[in-house]
Amino acid sequence: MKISTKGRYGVAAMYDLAMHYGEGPISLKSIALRQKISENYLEQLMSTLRNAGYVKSIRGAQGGYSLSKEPEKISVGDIIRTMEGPIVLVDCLLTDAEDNDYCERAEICVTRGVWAKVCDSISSVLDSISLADLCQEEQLQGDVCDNGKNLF
Amino acid sequence: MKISTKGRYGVAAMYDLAMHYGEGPISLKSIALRQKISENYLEQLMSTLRNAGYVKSIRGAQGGYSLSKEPEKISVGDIIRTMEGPIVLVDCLLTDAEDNDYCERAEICVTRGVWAKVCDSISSVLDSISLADLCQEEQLQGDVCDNGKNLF
DNA sequence: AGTATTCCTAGTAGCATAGTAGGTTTTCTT
DNA sequence: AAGAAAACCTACTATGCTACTAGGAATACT
Repeated sequence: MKISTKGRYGVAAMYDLAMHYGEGPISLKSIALRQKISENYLEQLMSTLRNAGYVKSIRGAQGGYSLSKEPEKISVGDIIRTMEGPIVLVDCLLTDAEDNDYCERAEICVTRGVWAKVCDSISSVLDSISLADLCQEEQLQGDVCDNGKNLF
Repeated sequence: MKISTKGRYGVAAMYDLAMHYGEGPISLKSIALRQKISENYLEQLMSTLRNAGYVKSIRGAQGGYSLSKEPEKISVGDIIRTMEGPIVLVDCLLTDAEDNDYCERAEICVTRGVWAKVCDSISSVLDSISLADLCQEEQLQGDVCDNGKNLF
C-alpha cells in the first residue's frame, strides 16, 4: 500500500506551480530541477494533469506550465485521483453494492465495509488539503523544516 | 494505492478462523474453499501469520490452524501490517524526521506532512476494527448482505 | 500402513512502475 | 529569417512485485 511516484511527483510539481502562481508560465525544466524529478518522466505526468484540466501550457520559447485554477481550488485529493485513479483500496468498491456479481468471495460482504471506511478516511484527508495550504505551510516553517508538524 | 491480495486474503482467512474460534484446528483446505483462495498460496500467507504469532498450527491429520488470541485482541491493522509491512504511503516516513538525509526532494519537507496525516488516519481506522467486530457484523446482517453498512 | 495435514523451497507468467530516448511542432528572440 | 527554447508525442525497456503453481518432506491421527 504505497503512493506511487506518479502521485508524489504530481503533487510535488503542482505544489511547485502553486508556489509560482501568477508569475506566468513555469518551464518543466525548472520544476524538474527544483523537485529533482526526471525531466522526460515529469513531462508525461504533466500531460496527464493538463488533460485533467488542472494545468495549462504554453508552447515555444519562454513557454511552460501554470495552474488553471487558484491554489485554493485544487486539493491534493484532486491530484492523487488524477495521477493514480480513484481512491479505492480494493476493486470491489468500484462496483455497485447492488451488483449481484460484485461479491465473489464469501468474506467480502463483511470486509468490504472495512475497506470502504478506510477509503473514505483517506479521501477526506486528501480532499481537505489544498495547494494553498501547502504553500502556507512552507511560509510558516520558513527556513527551518518542521516536517509538516504545523500542517492545519 | 491498493491493498494487495496478501492483505485481503490474510484478513479473510483470519476472519474465517475467528468465525470458528474455539472449535479446534481448522484445516487450510476448508478455509481456502470457503474464502475462495488458492490453497497453496494461502499456505504461504498462513506461514507469515504464524511467524507473527497470530495463529498457531497443528500438523498431521485432523490438524489445522486456530487463532492464538481471542478475536477481540486481533485488529485488522495487526493483520494488514503483518501481511503488507508497515502502513507508510511513502518510504520517507520510515526514516526519522531528524535524519538529515531523509529529505532528498525539496517538496518532501512540505508534502511529508500530508502523507503522515493520511497514514495516521488509515492506521486508526484499521486498528479500531477487531476480528470480533467483523464476526458481530456477520451476525447482525444474517442472511442479508448489507455490505458493511452496520459496521460500528 | 496409510492418509491427511502442515511445512518448505523453488520456480514463473504477467503486469505495473519508473523511467530513457528521440523525434516533431510551436513560439519567442535576435 | 534563423536559431533556440520550449512543449508535445510515441515507442521502448529494465526492474521488481504480485499472485500464484508445483512438488516434495515432515508430522500426526486412524
